[in-house]
Amino acid sequence: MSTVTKALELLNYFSSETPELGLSEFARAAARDKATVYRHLSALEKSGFIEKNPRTSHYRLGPAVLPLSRLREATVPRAVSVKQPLAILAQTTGETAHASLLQGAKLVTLARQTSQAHSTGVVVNEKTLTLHASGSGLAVLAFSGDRLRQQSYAPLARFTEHTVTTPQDLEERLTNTRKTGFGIANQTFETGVHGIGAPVFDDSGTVAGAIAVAAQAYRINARLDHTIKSQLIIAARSITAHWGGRVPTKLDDVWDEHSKAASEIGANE
Amino acid sequence: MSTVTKALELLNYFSSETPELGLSEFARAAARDKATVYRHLSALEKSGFIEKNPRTSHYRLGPAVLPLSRLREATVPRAVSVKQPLAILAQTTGETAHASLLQGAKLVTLARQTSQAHSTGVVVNEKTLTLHASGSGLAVLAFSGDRLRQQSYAPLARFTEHTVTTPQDLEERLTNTRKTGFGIANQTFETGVHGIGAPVFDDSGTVAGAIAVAAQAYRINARLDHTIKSQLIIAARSITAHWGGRVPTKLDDVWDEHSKAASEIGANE
DNA sequence: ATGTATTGGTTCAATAAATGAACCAATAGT
DNA sequence: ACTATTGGTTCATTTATTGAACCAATACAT
Repeated sequence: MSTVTKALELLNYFSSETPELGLSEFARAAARDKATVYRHLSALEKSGFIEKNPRTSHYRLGPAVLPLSRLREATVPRAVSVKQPLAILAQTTGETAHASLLQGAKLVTLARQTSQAHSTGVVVNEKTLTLHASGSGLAVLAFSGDRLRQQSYAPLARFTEHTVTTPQDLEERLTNTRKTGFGIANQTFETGVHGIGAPVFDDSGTVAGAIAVAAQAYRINARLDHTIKSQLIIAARSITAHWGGRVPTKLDDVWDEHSKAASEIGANE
Repeated sequence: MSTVTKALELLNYFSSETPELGLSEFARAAARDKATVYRHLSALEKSGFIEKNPRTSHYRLGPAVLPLSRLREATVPRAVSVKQPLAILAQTTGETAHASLLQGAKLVTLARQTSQAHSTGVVVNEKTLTLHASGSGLAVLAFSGDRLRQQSYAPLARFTEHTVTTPQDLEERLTNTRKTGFGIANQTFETGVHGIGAPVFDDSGTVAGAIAVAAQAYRINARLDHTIKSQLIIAARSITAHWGGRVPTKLDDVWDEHSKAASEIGANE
């Protein structure tokens, strides 16, 4: 591993739960020598990626990331083209909509939209989503290469009694995801929360992220399930188009099937 | 210079004008060996800070900066607390308001707010502001330490016939800035554009950035000048407070003087 | 109060990683 | 058909990185 990679890896230890870390904490978390970590942190600080809290002399993220983020969005708009579809998604389903970006083997939050429809909404926190226990994660895994899938096998952490923890089970869910076109996480990450995710593609020709709707499990019924899925298809297609990607033909067909089924239901009513 | 710093420095070669760069371009720009640059770029790519455009195989900023930026704002809110004061600034003055962040020896754009009042607004582009030729830059320089000031002496680039290009001239302007509490850039960066800037402080006890109003030079008169300065004081004080900083006592007094003078003018009308 | 553990930060010889000239193969330009 | 430039790779040489031991300063017990 290069020095640069090791240094940049330190940034991953920041989270909304622990936005600041001391030198020793870093050294322990990264399991590296204190002197090494110190030099890395100093280098990152010099470049403005981190800064020291003047009161505690602990380290926190620095201002340099802000202009980079602006420039990234100017170069490759992602957040901006997600905003509207996400708002519509939240509004039409009355639930919480969420968009995430695949980054290495992690799924990070890009945007989020809560609905006003229910007083007891689902709160998606800022943490990275797990690949095996979230609707978005399943959607991404199902349509990504073998490399990512094998990486995610390693530690299938259990969160609830419904969490998938064996590679066999996971593989089964992924097969199902490919068949239905949606990643279903029925209380697999948090009890009482039902998530449905759909993959989004970009110009690299691979999965770039996912969008999902998280609802209180007890609210899910055939009708809401259909609404969510229909709206997810619309949103996923729109975002994929804006990101310069193409929905794989097979998935496209699967989603078309769903739309047909939906219209039949509509006819029956 | 550490390897990490050298690698991260490469990110500075991205701009809204050149959002993508090839390997050779990078090597030339950074005046370093191609192999070295390649390894640095690869390391940055591995961490998601840059990615390759799949079509051109050129490099561009990667998705990793987005979650970092979100987390930075969650940890140390800057953009969010600037938004409202900037909107008010743009609205009350009818001109373009701009907030920037001091980063090393650079002044980077944090936010911007154009006004609808005039059809011919001033467009502030995304480039970093120069310290010696912008209102924000003068405001920052005047209230920052000697180290920064000496760094900025080196190349006083000329942009217009009014640009300050000698250290003596610059020092004079800075003295004036300290006396009035505002950095004035009357067509020193772009002909026809008059900029007035005020410094903003944070919890480190030093200048953290600046806000400025840029107007078409011909529109500037005593009245507008007063309006802009009065509103800048309000905005700068508010933002400084939100950023956990304190306006230096001397500057505070100078700004108070201006407010008194303003109320006298009001009394005369 | 006094001793102890932990903190952020530094030093320096040993070592592992970064470096760059030369070298590809592939495309673009003439 | 030739030349120049591109992105990328190799490997001996060099140079920066590493980590155990070491500070001084603060925090925490007894």
